[in-house]
Amino acid sequence: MENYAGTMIKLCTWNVNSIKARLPNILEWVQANTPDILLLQEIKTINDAFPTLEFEDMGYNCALNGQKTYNGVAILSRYPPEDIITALPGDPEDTQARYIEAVISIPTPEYARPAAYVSATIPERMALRVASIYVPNGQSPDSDKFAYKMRFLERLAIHAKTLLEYDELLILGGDYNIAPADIDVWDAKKLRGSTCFHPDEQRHFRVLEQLGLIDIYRASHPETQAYSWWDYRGGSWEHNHGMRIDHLMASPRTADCIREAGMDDGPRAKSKASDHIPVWCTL
DNA sequence: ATGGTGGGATACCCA
Repeated sequence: MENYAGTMIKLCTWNVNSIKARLPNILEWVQANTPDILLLQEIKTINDAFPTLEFEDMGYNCALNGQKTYNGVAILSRYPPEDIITALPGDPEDTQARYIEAVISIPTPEYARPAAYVSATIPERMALRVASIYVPNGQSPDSDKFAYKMRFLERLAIHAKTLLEYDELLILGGDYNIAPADIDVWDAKKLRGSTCFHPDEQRHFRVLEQLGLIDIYRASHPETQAYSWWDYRGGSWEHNHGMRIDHLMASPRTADCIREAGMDDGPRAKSKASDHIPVWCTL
């Protein structure tokens, strides 16, 4: 890091559980941490009621896929997002606002630069495709909502396979509502088979990994037991009864560009906190 | 023990 001279990109995903209830907390965190790209989930508002001006004042462009009451996702970016897509392909009947995707032209990350002996020119900028994804929670494994979650994850894998073929950097970030492995939950024995820690969900997560997507936090911290979400109920935060269910999934070439990755649990301790925390990486 | 807390909405809702 100390030898790095070029431009660094900081990217973050955060399920904020209502942009209106969380605005002061979010603005404070954004000012202190200055992410270049911020993927938000559960904004729980229509686009017209999103605090676009507040974020524009801080230098962000806002790409929104909002909805009344539930769901709602956004991409905030210092570099303009282009080619915005607001539906995950595969089900025209799905009206829930859980997906937004955009292409962002960023200064070429240091580690993405071709070596001089294979390329005479180094591109100044590269295309980074990002998605902000709110995977359905699934309620309980025997519910219709769980079946919807399974179908959503299948559609996500099919779409990811297409995106991985493009000549772009790629990060699919969001609230996946899946803890991938035992290390990602506070009590694996107790939770096994329950929502967000069910083998059928984990199988879908493995499919994404088999397609080539890399769980950036886990790749950077192979042994660390850390969480991105704590239930509001039962003093989960106080007892550290959490789960790691928010992820930044990167293409292999993008993962090669990662400098650092982390999860910031500072915002969870504040009053009026979201139940999720920011998950970030730098390129 | 089948709760609990917090959001947005007024739905026995969703997480």
